[in-house]
Amino acid sequence: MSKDLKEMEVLRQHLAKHQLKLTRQRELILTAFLRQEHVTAEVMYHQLAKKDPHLGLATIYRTLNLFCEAGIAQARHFGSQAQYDNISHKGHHDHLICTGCGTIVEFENCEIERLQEEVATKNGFVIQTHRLELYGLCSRCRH
Amino acid sequence: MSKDLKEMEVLRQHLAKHQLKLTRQRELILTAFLRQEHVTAEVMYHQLAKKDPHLGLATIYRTLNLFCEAGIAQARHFGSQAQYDNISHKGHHDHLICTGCGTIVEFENCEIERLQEEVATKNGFVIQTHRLELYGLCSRCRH
DNA sequence: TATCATCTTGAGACGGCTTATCAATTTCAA
DNA sequence: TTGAAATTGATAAGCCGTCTCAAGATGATA
Ligand SMILES: [Mn+2]
Ligand SMILES: [Mn+2]
Ligand SMILES: [Zn+2]
Ligand SMILES: [Zn+2]
Repeated sequence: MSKDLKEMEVLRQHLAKHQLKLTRQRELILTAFLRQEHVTAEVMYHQLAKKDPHLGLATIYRTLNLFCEAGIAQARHFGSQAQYDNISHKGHHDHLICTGCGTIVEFENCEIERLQEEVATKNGFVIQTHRLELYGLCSRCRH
Repeated sequence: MSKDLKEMEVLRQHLAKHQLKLTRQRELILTAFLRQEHVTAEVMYHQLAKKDPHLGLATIYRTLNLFCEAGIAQARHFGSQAQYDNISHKGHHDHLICTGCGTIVEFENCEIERLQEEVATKNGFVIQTHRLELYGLCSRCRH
């Protein structure tokens, strides 16, 4: 998969720039991470237990945070657990969350993004990041 | 202050409807809460320690959550601690947060709100609440 | 106004999530 | 190959918010 190789290269560059090392665990976690849209550290922990039963939860957290710094992942705090989004494949996006069943729908809306910039400019701000989450009931849960 | 009285009335109605009681603590916390745009439970705890050194932190949390149910406050989760916004005076609003100095600017943008509804409808959702936070640098912090 | 079922409070225990600690291990530049 | 530096895994610690429960307050009722 050439995409995985691309991300691996991004990681490699980030590691080199910060005197960090490429470890077996980091490779393993990256590969698994790139297969999903968004995960929690806990979920990855259980997924990866099959491939490496000794991989520690702390390492998962550390590595996902590293991915955020490298620009491969983006952390969000839904409810109680942090969700790590794969932004390298899909780019920036926001979320609709069903409060009934927990379903998460990703969306992108350029017009909203543009208006956000407008609001920021009007207030003298330059936006670095933003978070937009819409909570509600999906069609199935409205019955 | 007629405004405080108005909110007190909203609270009174909510309490009546749910078989809850109006206590000295709830009055005290409401009065203090209405003087600010947004606070954390911990901050209120310290502010109110002067007026009532025995007021418990759990009571502050319980009461702020009660205000949310009554429609007087709105909770958000900035960073690690929950912020409780006074929405009774200002109505619904979103936030611009300076990552440099921590300044919070409140704003309202009907067009964005409308587009949010549009996105939700397109995906079969009915929105209950939403959260929009723009993080960036204010003009002062850009130097 | 007195009664008393019900609600509320305060103090601290508890729990979930994430980070810190640290000795043992691994990486990688030299 | 060597060794300084980074990383790991196990687990302790920390933080925030809720839960627990006995003591106290409230307010509908008589
Ligand atoms: Mn967005
Ligand atoms: Mn809004
Ligand atoms: Zn649903
Ligand atoms: Zn600033």
